This record gives sequence, C-alpha cells and structure tokens, in this order.
Amino acid sequence: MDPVQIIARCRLFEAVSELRQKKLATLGRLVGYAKDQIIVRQSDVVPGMYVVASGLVRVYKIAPNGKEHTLHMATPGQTFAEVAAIANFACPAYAQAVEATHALLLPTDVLTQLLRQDHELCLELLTGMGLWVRHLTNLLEDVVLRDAAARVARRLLDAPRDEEQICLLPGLKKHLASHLNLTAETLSRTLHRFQDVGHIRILQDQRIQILDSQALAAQSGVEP
Amino acid sequence: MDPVQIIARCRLFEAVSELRQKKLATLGRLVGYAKDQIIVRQSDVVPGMYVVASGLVRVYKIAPNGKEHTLHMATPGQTFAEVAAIANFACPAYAQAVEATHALLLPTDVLTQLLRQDHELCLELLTGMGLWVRHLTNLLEDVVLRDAAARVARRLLDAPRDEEQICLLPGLKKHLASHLNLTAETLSRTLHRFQDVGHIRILQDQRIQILDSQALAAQSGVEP
DNA sequence: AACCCTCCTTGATCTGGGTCAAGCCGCCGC
DNA sequence: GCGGCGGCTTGACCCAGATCAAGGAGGGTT
Repeated sequence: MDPVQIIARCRLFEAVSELRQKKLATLGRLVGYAKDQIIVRQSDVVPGMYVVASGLVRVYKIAPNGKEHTLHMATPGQTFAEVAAIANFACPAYAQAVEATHALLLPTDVLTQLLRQDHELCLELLTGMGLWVRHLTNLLEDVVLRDAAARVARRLLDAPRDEEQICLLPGLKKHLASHLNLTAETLSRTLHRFQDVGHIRILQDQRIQILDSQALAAQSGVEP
Repeated sequence: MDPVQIIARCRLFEAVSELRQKKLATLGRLVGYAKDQIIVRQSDVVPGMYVVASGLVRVYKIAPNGKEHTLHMATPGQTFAEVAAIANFACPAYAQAVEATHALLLPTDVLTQLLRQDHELCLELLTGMGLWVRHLTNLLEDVVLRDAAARVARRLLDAPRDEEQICLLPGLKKHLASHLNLTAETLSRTLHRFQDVGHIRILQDQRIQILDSQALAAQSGVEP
C-alpha cells in the first residue's frame, strides 16, 4: 500500500529513474473499489492514470450487439487509462474491478503538469508508450494469425510460474476466454485437450501445471 | 518533394508547431524505393522514422506458416517505423514499397537527439503515440467484434471521398483484404453484395462510388 | 496476334469455432 | 438440509468465412 512501492512495480515506469518514481508516488491518490464496481465507463472523461496496487481490473469494450471483448486484465503493478490520460482523450473502454481493488490514481492535471516540467520523464514515457504499441500489435497478430490452441498455449507460456511449474490464471474463465477472443466453451475444450495429450495438468482454483512447455511452445506457433 | 511539405502533411506531427516541423524537415533525408522493394525487414535495426511523400508502403507481418497480415498501408503523409525508431527497438514488421515510393527518413540518432533537446516536441509526440494506441485498439476491436461486411463497410466510410462520393482503395485487393483480415475472395463477394443491394457502385481502377452511406453506416455496426 | 502472367471473380465444398442445450458442481442464503 | 444460482464442462449442431478450383480480363512482351 506504499505509493512508492506501487510505482516501483509498474511496468510502464520501468524506464523511469527512482527519483522520479518517488515524485510520482507523492502526487498520486490512493483509491479503492469493491468487487464488480465499475471504475470508468466508455466515453467518460478519465480522471487520470491508474496504477493497480492489489486486486484485479478488467478493461473491456462492448459492441452494439452486447458482445464484449476484454482488452486487458490489469494485475497489481499494471496501469490502465494511461493513454487516455496522457494524450487527453475520452476513455475508449470500460474498466471494472473484478475483485476488491486498490489503486494509485495519478490525476490528469497533475500528470500533464509533471510531464510539462520534466523532460526526462517525457522521454521515458515515450519509450513506455512504444512498448505498449508493440504489445498491441502482438495482440493483433495473435488474434489474426494464430488459432485457438496457439493462443491458449501462448497465454499459458506467458503466465508467471512458480518452481513447480504451476501458474494461475487470474479472473473468471469467461473473461480470460474473451481476452483470447474465444468462448468459455472453446477455452475449456482446448485446455482439456492439452491435458489429454499430457502438456499440462489442470488443478483446482484456476491453477495449471505446465508439464511440457516444449510442446506448448511448438503449439503456440501457427499450425502449418 | 519539399521536406517541409512532407512533414506538414503528416498526421503524427499534426500536434507539432510549424517551427518545429521545419526543424524536423531540415534534418530528414529523402529516400526513394522501386516498386516491390523491401524497405525494412522484421527484426532489422530500423534506420529511423519514415514519412511517406509519394507512393504506397505496406507494413505487414509474416507468420511461421507463411500467412501474412497487413498492419498498415502507409499513404503519402503517413509514417512507418516511427514507434521502433522512437522507443528504440528492433523492427516488429516488414515494410515494402507497393508502388515506386519517395519518403523522408528521419534517422534514429537525429530523432533521439532532437527529442532530447526539445521538450515540447516530446509532449506533442506523446499525444501522437496516444492516438496511435487508440487507433490500434480500434483495429483490434474491429477484427474481434465485427463481421466481414461490417469491416468492409467501415473501411469504405473511412476512405476519403471526392465530391461525387467516389473513393479509391489504394493497393491490391489482396493487400486490402489482408488488412481487414479477410481473403481476397470474401472481400470481392462482400463488395459485390453491397453493389447488388445498391449501397455502392464498383467502378474501374479500384474506385468505388458510395451511393448510400446511411446504409453502410448501419451495416458497419455489429449485426444484431 | 499469340503468349504469358498476375489479378480478380465466381462457384462448390470444408471446417474451426461459435451457439444452443443439458447436466454438474460448489457456494450461499434461508 | 435444500433450493437456487452462477460458473464450468460436454455434446450436438450450425454457420461465416476459408479453401480449393475454374474461369475471365487486362496488359506486357515478342
């Protein structure tokens, strides 16, 4: 719950010097949300950039027909609404606390003022934004060039694992599925197929043990 | 062919003051490419940011299985390799001149040095990058939430039109199709279906006359 | 004119993954 | 305990769009 800690663990600020991180931390405001509470709505004016300290936030869009797509699951250390806050446009998506969540809010005006004062910070964030763009193009590539099994395999390999090769998938299955652009049914089938061929073991509490990361990696390329 | 003109017509620099635009222009180098020439390759070190002056550049990725996806068709006034040049990482995609092309190259070192000197430029580019991110999330949303007809309709509405409601689609059909994540066959069928119901008229030379933009707009939402 | 060669169109067929529907399990409230 | 409800799994079916396979239609080149 220490703002300095929160900033320090944030990927967007990894290129930012320690001194500046501390400055940012002092200017943030701690905010809390209950499970299922909606934090910002599509086309809202965003109050600023959020850095997640604990809990889990889902960022998603809703299509006119009600279908929704999860853009991003923000775990502790990650940010959301950052782009809208920096470039100063209306929020392009919804953000909802999936679990009870604490976050550090860096208000828009504070942020813009700080950017105006601090040239170095600008440069560092420019790099951070570049990484964001690269991440998005990778996502796009994923959806477009890979099939369901490859996307799931990739997601499993991306997840952090403990020493027993166990990773846990945050949030509900259906949200994960929507992030991978799948239905919950297909995700379930794919995971069980991986289990059947011995690549993984499915444990309870949305935990997965990776048995053969080699095979998953092969799978995560596109089928020939 | 005047560097100042080239910069002035560029979307990424629209937030940049005229004075700074001129400065950028003097530091660029004019480069030319023949039709079909490859400008940068995936995982190359990029020499800098390119601003297209004339011609057409296709930015695309190739999957392990050979399937390719067109990320971006850069028409005159647009940039490519900008993110890699600013954030300084290896090129994430291929760029190829689809037609004979002239461009202004702003070399990486010149660009980084300029960014280092010019705080204001940093701020403006930060906004530009933000717009880029928003564009990408829209693309992602498109591919994920909309069907083929909706994507084509949207693309038609986005294209600039003259006073007779005629727009022209740059590049080959198959490249356009790949940009919309369709096959050339599906694109062809969709366009002809739009023609059959009277929404558009297909002329020669990849020109399309929009007869009923109302109907296209309705179509471009997701089917209920 | 006769030949390619590349691009576009059109039809026929196939298939990955979505949709629908039915059970199953664990959890909460009464 | 028992009912209900929300999330997960599993099976049967369906469909948008991919793939495969022929044609056309230009447009160079000789």
